[in-house]
Amino acid sequence: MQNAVIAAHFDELADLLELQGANPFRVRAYRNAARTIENVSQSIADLCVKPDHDLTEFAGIGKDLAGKIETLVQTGTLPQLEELRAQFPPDVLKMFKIPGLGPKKVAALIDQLHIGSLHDLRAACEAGRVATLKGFGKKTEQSILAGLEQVQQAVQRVLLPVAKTEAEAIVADLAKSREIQKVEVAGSCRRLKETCGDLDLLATSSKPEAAMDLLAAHPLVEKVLARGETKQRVRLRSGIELDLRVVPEDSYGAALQYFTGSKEHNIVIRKRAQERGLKVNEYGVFRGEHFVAGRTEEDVYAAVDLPWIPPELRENRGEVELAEQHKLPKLVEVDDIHGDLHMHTTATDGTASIREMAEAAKERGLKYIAITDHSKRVTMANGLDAKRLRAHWKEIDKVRGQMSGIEILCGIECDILEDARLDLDDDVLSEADWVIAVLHYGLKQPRDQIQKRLMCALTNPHVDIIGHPSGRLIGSRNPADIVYEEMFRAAADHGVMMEINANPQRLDLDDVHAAAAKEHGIPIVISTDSHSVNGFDTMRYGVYQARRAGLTKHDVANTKTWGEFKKLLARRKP
DNA sequence: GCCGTTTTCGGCCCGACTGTTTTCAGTCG
Repeated sequence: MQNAVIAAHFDELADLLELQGANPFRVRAYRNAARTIENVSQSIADLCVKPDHDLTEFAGIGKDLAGKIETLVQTGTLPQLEELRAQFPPDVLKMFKIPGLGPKKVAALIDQLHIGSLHDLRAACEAGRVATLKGFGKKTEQSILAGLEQVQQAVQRVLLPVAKTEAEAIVADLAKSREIQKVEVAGSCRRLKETCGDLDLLATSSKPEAAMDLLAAHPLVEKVLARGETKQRVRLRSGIELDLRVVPEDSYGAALQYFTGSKEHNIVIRKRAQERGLKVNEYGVFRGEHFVAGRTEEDVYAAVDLPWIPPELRENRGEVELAEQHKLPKLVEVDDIHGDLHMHTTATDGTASIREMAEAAKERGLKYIAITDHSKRVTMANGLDAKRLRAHWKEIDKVRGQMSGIEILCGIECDILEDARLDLDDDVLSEADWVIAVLHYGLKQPRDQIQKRLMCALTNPHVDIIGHPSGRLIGSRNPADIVYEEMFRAAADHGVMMEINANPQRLDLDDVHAAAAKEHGIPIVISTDSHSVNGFDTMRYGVYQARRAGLTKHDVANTKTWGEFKKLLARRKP
């Protein structure tokens, strides 16, 4: 059972307990535990099998929750959750998805109107029965109807590039206005999270009204959903929702810190403030009524005795402790990258020739690249067999001889077949400068078989790196069931590197697992997996993911100069 | 339900906005 599945069980438990009117702090304990479990890189289920394991070592997991996790892992279910589910109609969790409906209102709908499904809910609203309930009214009824529509066509979380592009376009336009002094993206988009649920903008203005009018009239905005004196929520034409907060100049840093989140990080910061007799909110840091800090984020962190923490790290995964000890990593930057070691050409499913790719890479300042077309298993992409691959490498050699200022490696993206063999024989692989081994097919195989396949690649002396290890496509394809601990241990033992694939749909390894790979001392390579010359521009998304994992320049192998990288390779390929 | 350099009981982050209310509960981020 994967950690995300365990976490989902606790989140559902929390929802249902809330509906039941349970102690809100007890509910919170379940949600905290869910977040903790999600952020652990090792498999909790695997941990449970070990003889001396102690789940209560994790923050927010005590004796009771540890027991529940054990039960869940061993039996696949939780009696407490089963009982709660039986008490409520099956559609109950869907009702929470409707904006404006929380546990209290949903409970009222179930208890007083016997609503059992979204269909019932619609009918009750249309019949005007919902408006008659205490605490409900005509407006609530209308907003539920609107919410029902929205749930049907709900926009899922959007990929970072989409969110970032829209947010930055709006910021650029707002920044032109005289009424607005500062404006910036906050929220998960500023933390460079791989997906964003909504967008948060923060601005300072002497005329908040005017700032909000500007946003409301922006061509990307479809509708104003809510508006107060300092806060406006709008829906963009793309379906993404965006919040704008307008704050006074003196509060800008505090507001930026607050609205950048994450929620979990902010809770830790506020607790820290409390311990120091301070209160932190979006307007500043206060001692009693007295304003202590808030103009810049640095001031806010300094007020709680911390150095400034990069937004990418603000997830309450240990960054506060690192900051406290002045051990925050100096995060890798896009400009640190000197090579790109995963790309395709017209030999398989790319759209540019070897030369075109090499020239485009050189234009972007790269000093070395690896051409890594597909192996034969990927028939759809016209994958290469041994004969074609050797001919392809000859072509690469030719271009290499004609170009200066960039080194070109003869590589291959070799499939790890479903039966745990590599798609090309050792004698071919031994001739390559750079071998990426990847899972493309059979991602749904049971974990033992997945593990067997990975081990086959990791123990092969010619394999340099595992590419997009989990095989996931964000929002559309689930990751393979990998035992990361075992994979990393084997990679470290055999000197195999790990890829962060920079394709925004992949970002694989993800942040949590890339951090774990770093712990094992495994060199990480950030690669674009370009299929065209424009593909190189996605490198930054891979770097963002690496930053979220806390990786420095020294953790990322393709920040090395060609000379240094060559030495690293020579150690494996004498 | 968790947690502890004031601790094993009594806390647990904080404020804006909406709609339904006449002073506030519920929801949301």
